[in-house]
Formats: sequence, C-alpha cells, structure tokens
Amino acid sequence: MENRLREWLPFWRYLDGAERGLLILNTKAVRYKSGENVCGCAKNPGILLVQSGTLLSYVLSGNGRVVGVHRLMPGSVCVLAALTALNPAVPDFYMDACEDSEVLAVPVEAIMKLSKKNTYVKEFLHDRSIGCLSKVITAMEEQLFMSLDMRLENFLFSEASRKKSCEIRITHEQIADAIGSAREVVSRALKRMSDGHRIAMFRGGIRILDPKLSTARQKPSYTC
Amino acid sequence: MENRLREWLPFWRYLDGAERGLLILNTKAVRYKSGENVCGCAKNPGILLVQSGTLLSYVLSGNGRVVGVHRLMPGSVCVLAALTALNPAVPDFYMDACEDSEVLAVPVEAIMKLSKKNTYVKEFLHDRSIGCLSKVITAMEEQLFMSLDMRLENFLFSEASRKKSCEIRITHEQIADAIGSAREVVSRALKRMSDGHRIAMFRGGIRILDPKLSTARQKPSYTC
DNA sequence: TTTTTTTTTGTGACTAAGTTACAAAGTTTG
DNA sequence: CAAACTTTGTAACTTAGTCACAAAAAAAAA
Repeated sequence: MENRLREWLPFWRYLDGAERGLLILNTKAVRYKSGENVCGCAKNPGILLVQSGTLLSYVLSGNGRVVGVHRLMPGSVCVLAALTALNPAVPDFYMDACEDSEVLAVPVEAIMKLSKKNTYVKEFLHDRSIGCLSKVITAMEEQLFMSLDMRLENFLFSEASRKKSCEIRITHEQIADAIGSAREVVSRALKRMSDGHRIAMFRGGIRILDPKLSTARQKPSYTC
Repeated sequence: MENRLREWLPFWRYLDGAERGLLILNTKAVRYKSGENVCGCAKNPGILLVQSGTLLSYVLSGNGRVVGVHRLMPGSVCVLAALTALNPAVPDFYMDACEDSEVLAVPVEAIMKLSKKNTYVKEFLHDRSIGCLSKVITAMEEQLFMSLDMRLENFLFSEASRKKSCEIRITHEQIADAIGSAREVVSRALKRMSDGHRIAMFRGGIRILDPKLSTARQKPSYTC
C-alpha cells in the first residue's frame, strides 16, 4: 500500500512521517464489481488510485441521458469525486466500475486535512482539479459540437487502439452509453457504416474494415 | 485604481508593499466597444475586473455554434482567460463586450509571478478557477439536457429580473446566441409562446405577459 | 434436447431542433 | 422618397432522439 501511494502521489516525498502515517491509516483498498456504482447518490469515495479494472465517470441528466467523461485505467489518479464534495459550486458526477476493479481510496477528510497544512498537497489538488474539470468540458464540447457519426468513429478507433485489435467486443447499448446517444441511433449509424463496408457487425461486437477509420482520429476544430 | 484592486482582490491585504507595487504597475484600464472581442484568437487580457458594462464569455464550435457561459457584470472578477493561458489542458474560451465596457486587466505574467510567491494569491486563483470551470460545466449541462423551450423561458425570466422590467429589448438573433440556438428556432418558439398569450412580441423586443414565466425559474434535476 | 427467458439487434413512426433558402415587413440613411 | 440594411416569418429538409414493437440469437430452465 505504502509503495502504491509513493508511486502515484507526487507530493509523497514532501510529506513528513506524521502526514504519511495519516494517509496510510486512512487509505482503503476497495473492490467494485463490474457495473457497480462508485460515486454519486451521496456516495463519495474521495480520491481514487485505480489499481486494476476500469472506471467510467459521467454526467447525468434528469431524464437518464448521459455524457461519458473519463475512463479511469490502472494507474489513473482521479480527484473528481473529492472535488464535488469539497466545492459546492462543482456539479454532481457519477462513476461506475465497468469491469471488476480494485482501487485505493483516500477519503475527502484525510486529503483535506493534509492539504490545509502542506503546500505540495494543495498544489497537487489544484492541478488535478483543473485537469479533471477541463476533461469534463472537453467531453461535453465533443458531445455538443461533433456529429454522431464522428463521435462514433472516434470511439471505435479509440477502442480498437486501446484493445490493440480491430475486433471490438461491445454491444450497441454500451456504445450508445459511451458516446452519449441512444441504442437505436447507434444501431442505425453502424448499419450505414456496415453498408459502406467500413465495418462488419456481429452479435456482441464489431470488426473494423476501413483502415482510414483506425488512423485519423478527428477533433472538433475551433476557429475565431 | 488602487482602491478598486483592494476592493476586488481578496488577497490584497496579504500583499506586501513590493507585491502591491507590482500589481498596480501592471494592471491596465481597458475600454471595449460593444461587440468588441475581449478574449480569444490568441488575445488574452488576463484577469478581468469589470468596472462597467457587460462581457459575455462563450465556447465556440468549429462551425460557428456557441454556448454562452458567463455574463460578467460590474464587480465581476473573472480568471477564465488567465486560466486558459496558464494551463494547456483547459480548452479555449472567447469573450466579447456586449455593451461598451470598462475593465481593469491584470496580465497573466503579473498574477503568475505573485501567485508563485504568495499563498493567498495562489489560493485565490485556485478557488476562482474551479468556480469558473464549474460555471462552464453547468452552462453546458443546461445546453445538453434542457429543452429549448425551458432554456428560452429561463433566459427571458433572467433578463426580465436583471432589467427589473417585463419589457425586454432584444432581437431574436441575440436571444439565439445567448441560449445557444438558431434564430429561426427561437422565432418559432417565441411565436408559440405568443400564440399562447404568454408574451407579446414587437420589433426589437418582447413583453412578458404570463406571470408564471417570471416567477419559477426551472433547473435541470439530477437523479441517480 | 426442447422450451422458455433474456439479451441483442432491427425497424417504423414520430418529435425536437438545427440548416438552408428566401420573402416580407420595418428602420435607417442617402 | 428610394435604396440599403435589419429584423422577422416561413417552408422544406436533415439530424438525432424517443416510443413501440418485432425478430433473431444466446442462455437458462425444464
């Protein structure tokens, strides 16, 4: 545990013995089953250090629509949950495990106590907070400004490169959740791509045929 | 000038003589004409203290669509522009004067120099940054999750209460920009409201008739 | 193995909202 | 007053989300 903290918390080397003790004492290893809710509904694990598995954080509308925000992989350190708890201006976020996952969680109170005394912790929190919120904004910009087809292509591309394979095992429903759309809409878009022989579809997955799809990841372009 | 800085920068009382001098020396009073661009396109005035007029900050898509983010009124202190310059992860923002306006601008370099030495400045920046980004996220959530009609009603209500009058002088085009829609869409929605006798329309403005419109401001509700 | 149930995918009809293109009405300016 | 510009109206079309239901495939139960 101590090794993990040292490895992932850049301020570790600036902590004195008592501060390290406080952190070690309060940090808890938590396991989540695939699909289990990690954060939201008044549940707040604090700062997360992902050991294994994948977590997905998202924003939720009143009527169930969703914008995916981050994918947290092993090695990720995420302060978003803590931030929600610390600052009432920050809107609510949710997080689910999308595989069986193992994380180290530093509760909000502990990190707050530290950050009040230690500049390095404070600076760490500041930096990561802005990073997290920026990612949220970027994700929402994508959702607001990019067409469904582009988002879908980008998603397929990024999944393929993540899995290092042009065969992706995923359902239309899961894709829709990931890119913030509806299952029927995704099914139709995939059908168009399939008709154009850019992908091949099979139950529970997709194979990418068009090499262009797996090379140029588009980005929304901002002009003035 | 010094009085204004003291009044609006909560860390002023924690600065020593040299630091105050640095700030006074670097802060500039700037005037913007209505419609003039304040921030964006490599232009970055730094931290803004609005003296008079109104500024509007927004996010811009590649094809000209817009999400309004903040309205800065006299007394507002905004660190968004500075934040963009300081942290490459933060996406680009734009800002226009929407009336003739007068602001005090503290350039990025000056505030950075101060924040490196002074904890209070650092904490101020941190706090305002998170506040600004949270507002951006809230604005984008509204755009993503709320129906056009709701956004329009909320806008009309907030304008009416801001101007303390149920007669708002504004064009459909300006409304569309403010709520992130298109002029035709706004015209149609206004026509529906006008048909239902909730508003009266005249060239260059709108009068609110339905008292319900000016009482209950709706918010998107988040559930789990 | 069959039968039943669940999961996944397909489809049509409908709605909301953004886009394009143009016209008409009202205002301002020469 | 006429010309130019600003503001508003309107129709046709496109994209994407919603609702309702059906068909196909896989998994579980009998």
